[in-house]
Amino acid sequence: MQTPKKNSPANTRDPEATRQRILSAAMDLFVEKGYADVAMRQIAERSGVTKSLIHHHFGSKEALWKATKEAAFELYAGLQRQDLTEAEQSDEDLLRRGVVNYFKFLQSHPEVVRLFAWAHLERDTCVGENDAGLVRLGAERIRQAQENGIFRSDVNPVHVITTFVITCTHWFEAQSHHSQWEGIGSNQEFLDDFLKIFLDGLKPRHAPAH
Amino acid sequence: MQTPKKNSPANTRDPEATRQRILSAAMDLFVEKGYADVAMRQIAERSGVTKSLIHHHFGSKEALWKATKEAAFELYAGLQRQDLTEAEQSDEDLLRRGVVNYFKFLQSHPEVVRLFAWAHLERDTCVGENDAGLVRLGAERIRQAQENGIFRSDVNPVHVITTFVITCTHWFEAQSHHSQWEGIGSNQEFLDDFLKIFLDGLKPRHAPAH
DNA sequence: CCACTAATTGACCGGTCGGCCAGTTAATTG
DNA sequence: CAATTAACTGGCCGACCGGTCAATTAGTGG
Repeated sequence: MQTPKKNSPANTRDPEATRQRILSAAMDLFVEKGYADVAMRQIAERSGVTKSLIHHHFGSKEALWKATKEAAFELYAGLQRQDLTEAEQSDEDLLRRGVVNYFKFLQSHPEVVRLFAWAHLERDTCVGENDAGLVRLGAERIRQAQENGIFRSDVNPVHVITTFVITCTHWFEAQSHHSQWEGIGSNQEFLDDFLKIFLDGLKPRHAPAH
Repeated sequence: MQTPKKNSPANTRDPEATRQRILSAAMDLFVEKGYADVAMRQIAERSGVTKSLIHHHFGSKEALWKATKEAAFELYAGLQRQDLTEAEQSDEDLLRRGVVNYFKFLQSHPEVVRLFAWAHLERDTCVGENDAGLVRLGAERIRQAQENGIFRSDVNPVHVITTFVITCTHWFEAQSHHSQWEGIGSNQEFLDDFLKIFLDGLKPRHAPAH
């Protein structure tokens, strides 16, 4: 049997696989400690190549950092775009499913959450630029649903998107923070409660019953 | 007239003022670049003292970082606790005012937002521990309002707090991100829309009409 | 005025940083 | 089987890191 390269020093050369191993190690470390606190030497060690080789493939630490962020965004955008385009129109259940999907995605990709958080703090703008398109898509969906009387019309559709995106993102981003709060529930329990408030809050306002 | 010490090298010694100047410079730099990317030399330069003096007053970089976080939390907790305790009972308007106050506080203290964000990414737990008490206070308020039939009772009070805290915090934390989204509104506009959804979503569910 | 303490300084340390460069080694190609 | 190209290595560089230390200076109490 032929051993598919593991962490052996690559008896045969495979530059693409090497690039990938470097990228993967960089992801792990950047996600964990942020850009400034990671040394090229650590990335080299973890990926099993020399520091020089990283420079050969990526040029500089900063370029590697950028490549890492772009890889993460591709993973993120791929799934999101799929979710957003596969269904035709928007109703309440579709929005619910959208939120749940978004939440579950973040839950199963904590590395993306953390990487983006580091990027935000560095005032990185490329992530925001990149998903501006996704947001426009989602906002258009909401607007349609508003026109059809499914959601209240007195709120900015972009703010609807923003509200749930922010909530899901920050829930995971600062989990170390509020997991210490007495009485707080599990991921699922929080999601359920948020959905109750969010979706009911979006219902069209009946003419005041009084 | 006697000049109150400015950035002159302190013709007269005032250890407390020195401590404060160091802390202030550290705050500026840590807020901007995070812990790892700030050098003691930079803090020394900005505060107009020598690096050794910082060690004399704070011991180590890590200790200075911790002192900085604690100073920020004191500022945060002071105002929050005041807000939470001054009113006796909770009704819808009180919650609205609570959210607005929280939002405005973060808006006018971006340094606190960023410092806490760095702390979260480092998996710092002391911030979360510290405000667990504040959350308990707020959750108790919500619970009372639920008992009085002002808010729906089928959601965890802690999750209500969490939802708006998360939303306000992340709104400012990732502003560089979603400020690039087409059609997004100002701070005030977003806050208004969020409050509409949030407060209406918290209204007790009428027995389904027909 | 003289010890005494504490604030403050500048020089210095070993270690690590990102990056570079001169090589060696493995595939490719003609 | 050369010749060429690109992957890959090890060693080295100057810069900078956090921290230490001995010396100096300014207030303080006897």
